Amino acid sequence: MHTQTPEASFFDRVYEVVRLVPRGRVTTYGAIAAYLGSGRGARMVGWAMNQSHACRQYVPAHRVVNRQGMLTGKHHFGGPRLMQQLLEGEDVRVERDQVQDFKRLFWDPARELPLP
DNA sequence: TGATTGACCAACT
DNA sequence: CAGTTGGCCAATC
Repeated sequence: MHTQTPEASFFDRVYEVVRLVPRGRVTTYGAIAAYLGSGRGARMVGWAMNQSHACRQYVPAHRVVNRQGMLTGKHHFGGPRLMQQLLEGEDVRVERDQVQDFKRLFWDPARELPLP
């Protein structure tokens, strides 16, 4: 574990951070981008999640939402309902594609993790 | 190898 | 206050 080779791509770092999101908590694309480096665009994090299926390990992509706590990526799961069901399975309430109590459940890697 | 795309975000009109 | 635009940067066409 932590076999972070210097050749690790930006995507691999995104996956590693997402894996660290605790069960029942959520984070955002922008927060991950900011944690990895202020220059990286949040869109890249979204694109990384799109390719997350290529990652050998499990990536809880359903715990990543946009800045408003909205399930913008739900369409990229098995079905438009799967992302919400996965979150509700972790006691995260979702209504109209929005995470309820988002501010309270928000997990900021820059605040919860040591500096990279 | 240039142009396009994208599960975003902030600023601007 | 809602809709549009530009920027971020790697991957894909």
